Amino acid sequence: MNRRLEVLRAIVEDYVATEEPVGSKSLAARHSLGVSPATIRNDMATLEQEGFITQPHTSAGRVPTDKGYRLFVDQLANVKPLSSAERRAIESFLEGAVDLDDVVSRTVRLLAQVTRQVAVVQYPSLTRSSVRHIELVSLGASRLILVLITDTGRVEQRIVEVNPMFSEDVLAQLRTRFNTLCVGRKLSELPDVIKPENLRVDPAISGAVAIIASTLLEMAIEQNEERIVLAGTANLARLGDDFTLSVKPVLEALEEQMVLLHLLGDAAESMTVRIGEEHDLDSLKNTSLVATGYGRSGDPVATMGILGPTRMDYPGTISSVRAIAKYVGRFLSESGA
Amino acid sequence: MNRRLEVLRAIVEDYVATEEPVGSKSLAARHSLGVSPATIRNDMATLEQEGFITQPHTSAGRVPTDKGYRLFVDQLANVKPLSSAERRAIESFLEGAVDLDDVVSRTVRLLAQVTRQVAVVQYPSLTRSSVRHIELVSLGASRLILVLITDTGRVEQRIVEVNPMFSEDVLAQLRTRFNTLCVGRKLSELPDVIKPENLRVDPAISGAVAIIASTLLEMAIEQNEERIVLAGTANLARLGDDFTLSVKPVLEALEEQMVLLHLLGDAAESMTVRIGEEHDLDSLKNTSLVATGYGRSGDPVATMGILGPTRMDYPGTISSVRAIAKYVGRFLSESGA
DNA sequence: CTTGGCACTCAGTTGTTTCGAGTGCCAAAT
DNA sequence: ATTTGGCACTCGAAACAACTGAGTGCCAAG
Repeated sequence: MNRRLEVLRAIVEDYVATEEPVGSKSLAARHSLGVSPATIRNDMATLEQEGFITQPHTSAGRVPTDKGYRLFVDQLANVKPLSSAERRAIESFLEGAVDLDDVVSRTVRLLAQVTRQVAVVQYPSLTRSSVRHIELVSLGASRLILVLITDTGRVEQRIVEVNPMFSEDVLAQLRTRFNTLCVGRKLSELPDVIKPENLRVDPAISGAVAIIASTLLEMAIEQNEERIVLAGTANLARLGDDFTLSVKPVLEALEEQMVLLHLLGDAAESMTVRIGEEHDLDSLKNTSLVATGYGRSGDPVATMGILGPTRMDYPGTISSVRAIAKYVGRFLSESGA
Repeated sequence: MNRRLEVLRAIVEDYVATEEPVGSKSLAARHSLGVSPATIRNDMATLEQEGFITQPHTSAGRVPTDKGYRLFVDQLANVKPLSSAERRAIESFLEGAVDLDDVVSRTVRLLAQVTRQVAVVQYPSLTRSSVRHIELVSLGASRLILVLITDTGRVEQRIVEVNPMFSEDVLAQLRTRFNTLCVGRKLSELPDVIKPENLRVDPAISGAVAIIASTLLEMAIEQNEERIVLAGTANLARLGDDFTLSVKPVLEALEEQMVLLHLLGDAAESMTVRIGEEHDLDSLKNTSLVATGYGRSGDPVATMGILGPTRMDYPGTISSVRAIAKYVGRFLSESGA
């Protein structure tokens, strides 16, 4: 029945706004549904039987269940366009970012500020980036620094022990060789191109070169190096007191890089909303994730999103996250190529 | 009087351990001070008059004031040597760090874990580092990437617009020129060496070179780029419920990079303990900072420390922070030169 | 200076009562 | 077949009262 859904929407909206279980009477008052509280009670009873709402205790109003939120998000939420003020805020916030670190850290703070939730931004994934340049710099007698620059702007470096050090000439040769082999390739392809037969060098230095090659491969594929940044954890404290109790496990979960990766991992492509029980992790059972991929025009290189209580303003949050992701994507495209 | 101080120490220790105001009777029971509760009450009255302890309410035990903690830290705290288990944990935790980012992020997590407080680690300060290498890489028609590597392992990069792009030859010349000028210099000295008269180049490209030079200077002195990382914010939630109320402002303060810089700024050199009211910021009035500089053998390049409630185990925390700073300093020296 | 004794204070706990928003159900109305 | 008003009922939250006991300050004696 159509009105029942209307009632569900009203419940979700009111509950999100007031943070209190909503009863039939106040519902009828605040939303002009054109029916009496008694009718609403009947609808509520049905909705409860169907598992979309529940009562905290017998003599209280109703609260949406995770299933209720899910229905709301999937079918009832109408998009909330950003105000032009918000739009301008986004643009000005990212303006003047000088490098990738800067872009990412500004983005995550922006997300946290706009949504007033905990924001999570993943650095452009290494495996989905391409090599822009490889640099070898001698650090003296026995060390050199290996720098890998990707087309997404990431710069990774490692110190490599090389004993004895190559001459500058050899170093230049190696630099050229590695760049010729790798530039333009996806990092995930590197294992295919960096092979002994492609690196044919003087046997006297082949050992050292092999070390460089393997370090490079390590950098390219190391899952571990998918970096993630957080902001807005202070927003966790703002949440209702009932929620305060669960702040600790959530914060702990958030400090585990692996958890975050896992969290964002599946959300790679388009807008994803994961609500409460839908999470794998128990400690996130009463939080929701709103995440989306971002990257150069439709080709996502990483994921960003926010984490908040299941009781959140989904329409507003979704459009904020979407807008910011889109804008950052454009920004990367412009400064990237 | 000597016994009075002994009483203060006992109060601090008990209060830190139990989290509850400590009364004269239980004090006499737990510590064999050889005097009766009544005597202790007299001492307590004096200590209270002198402002070292206070009563939450009339019929409660005593709690140390900030001034009390200060006295305790300055005169009464006897060093707590680390257990060999802790020592081993520290060493194994840092082993296998591949680059500076890795060292810093491992350190901050280690600090948080060992002290069970919020840990703060500043990246080796740019202004106190020296230039190890400068790299210029062309990114195509009109952009190049400028990479600055310091002797502390930091790698900073910026995209620079250059129109039209130099030839590879010119680029190589510039690279050599900049490196000759800068390598080995403190970053703080760069403004003195990067001057037009030292960069004499073909007037046709002098404009572009000037842009590169100014970008480099910007990187070298930009206060803003002093990076700081946090860990263990979950530990804030663990703290007493009274403290929970103040979690939000503290977290908010911690998310302000500027606040953190300011916080660590003055603590640059040796071990610093700042207790409660001694902070400038109101939101940190019931937290204490335990921080110390770290770096290559006695020459601090940055600061690290922890932030916790004023009610903390100062002796234990101080020795943990000191040990970790020392170890990281050694680690940087070894992998640095 | 220390100690035991003693009256006093007051936060926290527990128990009781009241209050009211909200419910389910039913019979009447549409 | 649905909607509506009426009504008895439920039960958490808030307000209130009484009790308990750790801890205090003070004083007179050791």
